[in-house]
Amino acid sequence: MDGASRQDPPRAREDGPARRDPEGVRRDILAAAGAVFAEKGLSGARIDEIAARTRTSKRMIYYYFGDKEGLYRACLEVAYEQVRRGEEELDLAGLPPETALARLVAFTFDHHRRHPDFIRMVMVENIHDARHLRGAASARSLNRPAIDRLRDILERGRRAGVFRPDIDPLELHWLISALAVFNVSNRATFSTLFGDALFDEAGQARLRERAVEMVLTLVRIPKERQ
Amino acid sequence: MDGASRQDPPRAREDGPARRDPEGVRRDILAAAGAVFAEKGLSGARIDEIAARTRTSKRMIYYYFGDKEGLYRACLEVAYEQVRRGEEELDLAGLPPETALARLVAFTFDHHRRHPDFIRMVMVENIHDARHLRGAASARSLNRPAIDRLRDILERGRRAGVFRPDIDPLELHWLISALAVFNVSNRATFSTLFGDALFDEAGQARLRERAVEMVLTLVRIPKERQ
Amino acid sequence: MDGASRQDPPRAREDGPARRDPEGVRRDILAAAGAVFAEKGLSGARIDEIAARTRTSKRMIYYYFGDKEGLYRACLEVAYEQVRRGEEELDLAGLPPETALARLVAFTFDHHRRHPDFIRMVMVENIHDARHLRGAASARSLNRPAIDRLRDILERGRRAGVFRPDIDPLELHWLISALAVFNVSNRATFSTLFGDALFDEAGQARLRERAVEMVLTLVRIPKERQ
Amino acid sequence: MDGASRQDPPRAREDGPARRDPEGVRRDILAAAGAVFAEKGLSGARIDEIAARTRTSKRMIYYYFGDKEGLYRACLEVAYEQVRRGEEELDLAGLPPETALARLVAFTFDHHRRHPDFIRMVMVENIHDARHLRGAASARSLNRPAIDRLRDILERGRRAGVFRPDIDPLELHWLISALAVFNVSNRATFSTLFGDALFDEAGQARLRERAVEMVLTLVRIPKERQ
DNA sequence: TATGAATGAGGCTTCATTCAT
DNA sequence: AATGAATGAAGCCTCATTCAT
Repeated sequence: MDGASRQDPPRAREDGPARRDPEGVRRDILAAAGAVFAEKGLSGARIDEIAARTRTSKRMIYYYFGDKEGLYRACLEVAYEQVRRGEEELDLAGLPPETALARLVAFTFDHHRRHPDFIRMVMVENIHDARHLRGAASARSLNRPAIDRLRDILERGRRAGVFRPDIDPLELHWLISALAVFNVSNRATFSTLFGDALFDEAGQARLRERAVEMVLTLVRIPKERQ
Repeated sequence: MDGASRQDPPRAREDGPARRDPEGVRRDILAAAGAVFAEKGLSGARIDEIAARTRTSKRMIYYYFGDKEGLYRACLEVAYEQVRRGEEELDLAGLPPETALARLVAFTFDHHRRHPDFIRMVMVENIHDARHLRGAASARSLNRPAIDRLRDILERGRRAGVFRPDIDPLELHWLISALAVFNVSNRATFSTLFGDALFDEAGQARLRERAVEMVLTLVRIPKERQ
Repeated sequence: MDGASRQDPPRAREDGPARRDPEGVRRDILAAAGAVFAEKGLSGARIDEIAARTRTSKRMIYYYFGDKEGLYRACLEVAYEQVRRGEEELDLAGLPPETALARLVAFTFDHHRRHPDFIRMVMVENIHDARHLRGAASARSLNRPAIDRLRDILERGRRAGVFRPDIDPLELHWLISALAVFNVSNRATFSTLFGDALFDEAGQARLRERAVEMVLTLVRIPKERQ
Repeated sequence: MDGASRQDPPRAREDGPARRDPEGVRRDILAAAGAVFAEKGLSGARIDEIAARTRTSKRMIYYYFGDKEGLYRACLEVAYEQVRRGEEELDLAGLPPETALARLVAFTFDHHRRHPDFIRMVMVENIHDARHLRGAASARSLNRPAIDRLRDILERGRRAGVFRPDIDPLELHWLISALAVFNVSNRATFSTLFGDALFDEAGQARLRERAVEMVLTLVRIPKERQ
């Protein structure tokens, strides 16, 4: 009756070490390391601390990832994968261009807010001049679709006669990213210097609307020219 | 009688330590440390490397700044001071509000581009949750004027009937900062993932114009409502 | 009935592990380990590197040899066996004593040149005060014949009235070994300090002739005393 | 009266750490490290063990020598310096060529016996293919005089009509070194395989005489040709 | 005001070896 | 006979910091 369970591969257990489950061990380490790298950066992170947050030992980190930088690279790739995969959830297929774009901007804004650790990893990586991202083969391919999605919306809007034809999807992505990323990456210094009025729920909702409004205004064909 | 000759006034020398010139030594250390902290972050920076880039010795760093974090805090304050002081150069007094705002946005964009090390320090500080900025008394007061300046422009524009009355100067500052900062802070990852088409002179000029255009469009009273 | 087909006889394969061929696996490991120990010494050798040069896995090394030192001991014995067995090729039986001795010296000189890894193993073992060789039962018995051969030549020469009677075969072996071994063991430092003029083919031929000449001159009854 | 002692630099004390005596600390470390490297080789030596044999701490080793290899290189140079400087004691100036050469060979033989650690360092260095010696600028210049001294003796002997003119001083050095070095470097394996009859005082005296005899016989103009 | 020497604590990594199947 | 996964112990080295003058 439970014949299937007899042949199951070893599975991670809630407590105690996940023995003989390489993939589980890998994931366990990546989760711990991702959190620490996001919190402390590459040089600030301590392998000992990462190991302590793990169900396995420090030794296993080296077994699976070679060295600290190898682990960092793996975390970076995982971070991009998770976030980009999360973006795939957004389905804009049937929507009219303006609605689609509005929804995309709002979603991006919220999505980044929900993944502050990803943003931190990106900041850390920028401090390192993207040296590690450069080698990550997957990263580039993972990010292309973001541009393609925008290009598609712009094209549909152009054909519908509602969007300007001179908007570069890459530029638009830069713009949307700037708003969505800065909101998270610089929250600490910004609120320290200027108070945190913009960062409660109401403030964030307002900023998100501003972002949507700005992007749409930029892209739309001005009324007076119609 | 010969007091002057016995104790020469501090003199800057081409090479060798600037003896008997405490303020010069301080500045020397701060310049070296600022560069290293911006390049490597707080935990990535090495006191030895900083000392090596100095005309004095490692021991002097501790003599003047107590410890690594003290030095970092001093660098952070210096960075904010320099950049904010640089912004004072911009004189918008006699300009009509729209021109003033356009010039402010363009200037901010360029100003941040010209000070990548400042942006890096800000990123580093954000990784540390602005823990050190919080203690810096000067930082808060240094940054207020940025908001005041915006408030003034918005007010003048409102009175002139060209600007919407519902724009919060803080929000606007957030917006302008997002564009100007992201452009520098995320350049490495962005160009790694999407190419560097946006980062040559032409690309940057385009982005700057987009930024100006967007901010003005947002702030202006829409034509159709006039 | 089909026992043979169910369990194939061991077959050497070009690539992949030599399955079901214990002796082949042993030899494979010994070859790899011998090379690494000769190159890096006992403590310098890495089990991982040895395993990597093997067609089997690291685990098998422990399976067959217990531990690193066990493997090293086995390599040491193999090295002595191979070299001493190589010396058996030399047939001096029918030769007059002087010719036999001359040929023996020249052969020994060349033989050691052709087996630098053996010399390295001997050096390594000397660094370890011959601790491992002491336990190797075979080693002692393997080396006796070298002395016996010399004793025989000396005896024949003495009876023929051409060799001095006061030459100890052990001393003579020491002498021949010194020249043949030093030539290989100290080549690196010697040529670094004094150039490598002695180590090209012509130089080596000269040294070999000198060695032969010296040994014969030493052993022969001086002309003036005849 | 003891005014001189007031200005003396800090001096090493028998017990307790030699504080504030950089040169003393350096020497202390070099002595300990030299012994350990000679005993265990480069990879076999443990920094911890070296530090334990020191009056200072492990940390100081890195302070003065950078890393393990830096320390090893320093030890290697010191070893060559000490041994070559010891050879300068030998004064052959006024002696007739044959006596000079005989004394040189005998001295070299004994000198090497008295410095087994130097020989071990040389063996260790040969295992490493003289990689570290190659960089040591001093080593080459330190060793030249050995050849010069031989050349001088040979020249004097030639002019006196007692030495053959076709002996290369470099070859002769090789020859003398082979005997003197092998006697020490391979003592462990040789005596393990063939007993230690050659290594007691009487045996060593005999070997030394053989060495002298051989070298002189080689170099001298044969009686029958005179 | 200045400094060369010194250092404890802790960081990253490697190593031979064993476990469990 | 064979193996992939796992590991404790220990190795080398770096770091911010202080000592003693």
